[in-house]
Amino acid sequence: MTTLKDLSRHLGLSITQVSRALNGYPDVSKKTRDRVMEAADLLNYTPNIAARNLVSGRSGVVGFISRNLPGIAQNTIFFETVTGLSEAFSARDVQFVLHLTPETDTGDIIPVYDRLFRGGTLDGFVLVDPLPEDLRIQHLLTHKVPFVVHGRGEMEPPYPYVDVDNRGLAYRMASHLTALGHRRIALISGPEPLAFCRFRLAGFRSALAEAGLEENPAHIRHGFMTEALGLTATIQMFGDPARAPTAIVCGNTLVSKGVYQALGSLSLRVPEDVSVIAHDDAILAASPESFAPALTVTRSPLADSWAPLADTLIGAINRKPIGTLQKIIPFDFIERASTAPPPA
Amino acid sequence: MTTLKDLSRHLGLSITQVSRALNGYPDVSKKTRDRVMEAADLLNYTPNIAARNLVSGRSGVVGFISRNLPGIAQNTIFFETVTGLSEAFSARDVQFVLHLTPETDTGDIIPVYDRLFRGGTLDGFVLVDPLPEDLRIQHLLTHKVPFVVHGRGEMEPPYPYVDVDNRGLAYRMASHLTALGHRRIALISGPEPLAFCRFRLAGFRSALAEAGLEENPAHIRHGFMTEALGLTATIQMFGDPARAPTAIVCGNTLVSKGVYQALGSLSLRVPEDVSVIAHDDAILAASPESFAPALTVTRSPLADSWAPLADTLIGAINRKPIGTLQKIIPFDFIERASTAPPPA
DNA sequence: TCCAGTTACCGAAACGTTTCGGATTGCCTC
DNA sequence: GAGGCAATCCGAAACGTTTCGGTAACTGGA
Repeated sequence: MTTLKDLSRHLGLSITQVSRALNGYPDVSKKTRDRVMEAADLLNYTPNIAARNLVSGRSGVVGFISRNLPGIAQNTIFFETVTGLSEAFSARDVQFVLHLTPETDTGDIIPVYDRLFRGGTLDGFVLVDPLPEDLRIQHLLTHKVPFVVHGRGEMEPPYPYVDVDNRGLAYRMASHLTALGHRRIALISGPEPLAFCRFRLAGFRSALAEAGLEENPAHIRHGFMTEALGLTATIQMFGDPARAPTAIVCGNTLVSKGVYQALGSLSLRVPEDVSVIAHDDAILAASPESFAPALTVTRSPLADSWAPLADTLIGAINRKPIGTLQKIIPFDFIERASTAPPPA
Repeated sequence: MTTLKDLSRHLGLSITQVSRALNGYPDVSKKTRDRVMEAADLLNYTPNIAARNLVSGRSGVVGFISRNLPGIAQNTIFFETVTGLSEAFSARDVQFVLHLTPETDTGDIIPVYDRLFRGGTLDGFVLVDPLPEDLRIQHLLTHKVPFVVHGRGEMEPPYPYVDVDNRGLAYRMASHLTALGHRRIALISGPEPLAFCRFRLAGFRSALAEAGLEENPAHIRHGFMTEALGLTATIQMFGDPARAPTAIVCGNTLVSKGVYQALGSLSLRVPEDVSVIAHDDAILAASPESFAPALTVTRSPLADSWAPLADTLIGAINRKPIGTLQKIIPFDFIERASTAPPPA
């Protein structure tokens, strides 16, 4: 391994000047800089990361901590997140480590963050699926450990995050339906305690309120956003046809796939009898164009989050002001064939 | 952060002695050691990893490099590998980074290994899916970069590996069938160029040869081991019933699922008309007990590889002799209801 | 001629650990 | 009481980088 010392000897310069030349400081002449660059190339110089880390107090490694739950390898969104972040950090010359604790380890997960941050093993963390009152977040915040959250635990959180406008997209979907004249609109969303579901519910409600509509609790369903949820929720809502919704807002396209199935089995047509609309995060196998009729959606690819998440965490590690570390990913509204005015 | 210097001041000892006490060297008295431990605990001491890395010349980080191919997040085996290795290395206090280069990056992947090893970013690598003549392996070998391979490119490779006995398990499956009296035995295996397929083919062949059987090229099929492969290969083999096999060896349980489907549609019974046997790596959704009739298998869970892989790579990094760095995972033979003597 | 300002450079300290080589003490043996 | 040995301990160097606080040479203006 060639070191700065080797280079400086070879060039007849001080170590200081070689270092400064390589790092682009202004007080080194063009001629010297060129000579240094050339020699570095010739001698195949690569800076020693450990030495750099020692003086900078950083490790250049960030982490994603999770418990290794059974079936984790089947969780597409989790894996999509891991691969997306891996690529984003790799491109930024930051090492991204996936730290999985055994599923049998029932202990608290917070000490894991501590252990890995202390001693400088890891510089910061990416968190996902925040809860409204998240202990991990509170702990990291009070200990001034850099982190970024995918999503938000509250509307205006005091920490770095990258999130989609969940409130806005739910509002957009619901108000599209109210504008078409629907007055009985259902919502099939994700697990109730998760913060993003609360935001979506709030957006949904405000669209209803603006249209002067009453909210029907039987038309609001929460659960894991699978095909099965869409199917069973729909069947149940249409148990009493007189009170059934004329439009359904779905948390993702997988849910709407179940909804289509249920409506098909009830001999109800989309959109003549029931309008269906969903949010499309462009992750799941169920692509909205493949639906018949094609699905009207708000669209915001999850994959758009990885690069901002990496940039934000790097910013947090460099103690950039919080104002620059909060980002909302925009969404599109794409009207296709699954929404229409309600039946007369 | 408390450092060794803080501790030594606090205890009235030299830095040397504190370090040696903490690291369990013999030339420190029991009394001193206890005092040091206690103080370390009290002052919440954590060794600075960067400093340790600088003197040891190691980074404590290992890597897994792959291209971010489209659909990678749907590749269950890949993800199972990543999560398995993450947990295994986490448990050993080694950071495991998944380094994904963009799919658009068409360049050679070998420089990525170089870049990450040089300068000490990464200490070593895990490789999977070796080819018989693998350029990555040859390159790492000549540059003395520590690595471990999941699988083998050749029968007795000069590098560290963890592998299942592919030759042996194929031999076991085929000889089970010859012992039952089968004389027309088919093999539906994985992609031809991959080394493990060649080993399996060799094992299959030697069982046939021992039984004095001729090999029928039409009864040997290679391809991606999916349900579809099993289905189409079976349908084709039974195109001419007179020359059709009486038993089928499947590369994994997913393939045998396709085989069952094909046989069902041809109104052939398992095992009365055709015996089916497979290798079960305990990864895929298709569990052999769920088959009707239950599937006879050789079994060797992929998940048994993660811990040995981690140990082997750590051994390679510590320059342990090669003899201790080559491990073959055993397999079980489990006879269930899908194999029987051929029809009379 | 002197001074101020700019440009280009350098020595030495610092980061926190490990480890080499040696020093000190006490005890036992002859 | 000299010599040897084991048990404890320590100073200082080393790992390779960044960076602070300079210095020296040159320029242009008064």
